[in-house]
Amino acid sequence: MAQERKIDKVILGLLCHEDLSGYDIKKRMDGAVSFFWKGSFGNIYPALKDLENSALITKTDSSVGGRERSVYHITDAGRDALKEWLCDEQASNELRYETLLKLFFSSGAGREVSIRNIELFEKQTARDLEILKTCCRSLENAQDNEDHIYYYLTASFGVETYEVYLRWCKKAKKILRATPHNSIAESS
Amino acid sequence: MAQERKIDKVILGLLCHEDLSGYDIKKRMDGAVSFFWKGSFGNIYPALKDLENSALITKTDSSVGGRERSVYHITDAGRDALKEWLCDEQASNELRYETLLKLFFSSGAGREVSIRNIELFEKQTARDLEILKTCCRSLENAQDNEDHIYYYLTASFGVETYEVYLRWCKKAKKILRATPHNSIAESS
DNA sequence: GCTATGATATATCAAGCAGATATATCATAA
DNA sequence: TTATGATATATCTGCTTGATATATCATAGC
Repeated sequence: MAQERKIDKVILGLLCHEDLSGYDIKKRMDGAVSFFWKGSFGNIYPALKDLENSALITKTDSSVGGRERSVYHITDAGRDALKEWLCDEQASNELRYETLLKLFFSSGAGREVSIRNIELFEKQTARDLEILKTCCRSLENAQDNEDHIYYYLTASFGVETYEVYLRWCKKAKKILRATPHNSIAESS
Repeated sequence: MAQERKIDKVILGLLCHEDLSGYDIKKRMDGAVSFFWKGSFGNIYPALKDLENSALITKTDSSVGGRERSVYHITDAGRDALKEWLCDEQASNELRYETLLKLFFSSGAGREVSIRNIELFEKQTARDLEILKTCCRSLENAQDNEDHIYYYLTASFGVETYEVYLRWCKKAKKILRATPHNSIAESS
């Protein structure tokens, strides 16, 4: 069966507020949305084509000079499709953390390697946390706008989970350093 | 370019401790690993074929009667490949939370819908948390085994993040209920 | 002893998706 | 004037999921 394509909903959701080109959509997705859902040109452009064929969006040429540019606009049917998805109680929530995958199998490589991997994860998390915190602060004081409440809630989800990640990193490193245990890897 | 296939590492990691069939591997992946990395037959079986061709694993027929069964065993080259991956500092950590995606675009559907979606997420999280907690408790008192320390660390990552998820759910529902704001959706 | 059910076991396909790559235009800064 | 980087659209390969197909075996109930 045809799988539900999430990129369609992201596009409809973004177009709900403003008309955008495929490139604009990519930029938006690289922003605040990216920490819980990523997208690429490889699925954005085909999705735009399909959504246009299904009349959920319309395409307008807004080329300037020799520079091509297509801007997309959501239709009433598109808004309905978005709402239907929002009301659908199914939701797939999935973590794909290679750092944890590595840690799970780390007895073959030893503690120094694990600690190094946790430190790298810690650094990346700390960087991302700062971005999300800035985002969160700017939304906190603008909750008269209905949209901003939702943006704030997703951003605060990120802030709170990332803070826990950092606490876990500290604890994990402490445990790994506590009882030095020689592994096959560390002796090679 | 050939992408790094994560399923290969999962298989090598699991085979590091015991010989397994494709079906066994799926079962293991549905267990404790599944909360941070999922797998399916659709990629496990092709990966087993490729890993065998690359001599990272060997296949042994262990059919009983008319019932086919192939058991795989890791080779020294396979252990090296696993270790190489463990030592590689690159790691892609990705969240794909449809619940957050919906929440981000929820102004079009209204607060009741958002609260319902959060409640569903909350229930699923609470269920998963119980499983992880049980897993964590049994590992806590068995840290003389080197492997168990890594299993414990990944499980405790899950417990701690899921607990934060639940706290966030409570907060989010409270905010959404605090300032009742009529949306286009609630009036339809 | 028979039968239904569910677990075991292997495999394939369509569709979704990421990452890399290609091509071309335009603004700008050196 | 020229190089760089942002804008813009598009395609391809390979990885991944979810569904589906097929067949065997253990067991539990009748």
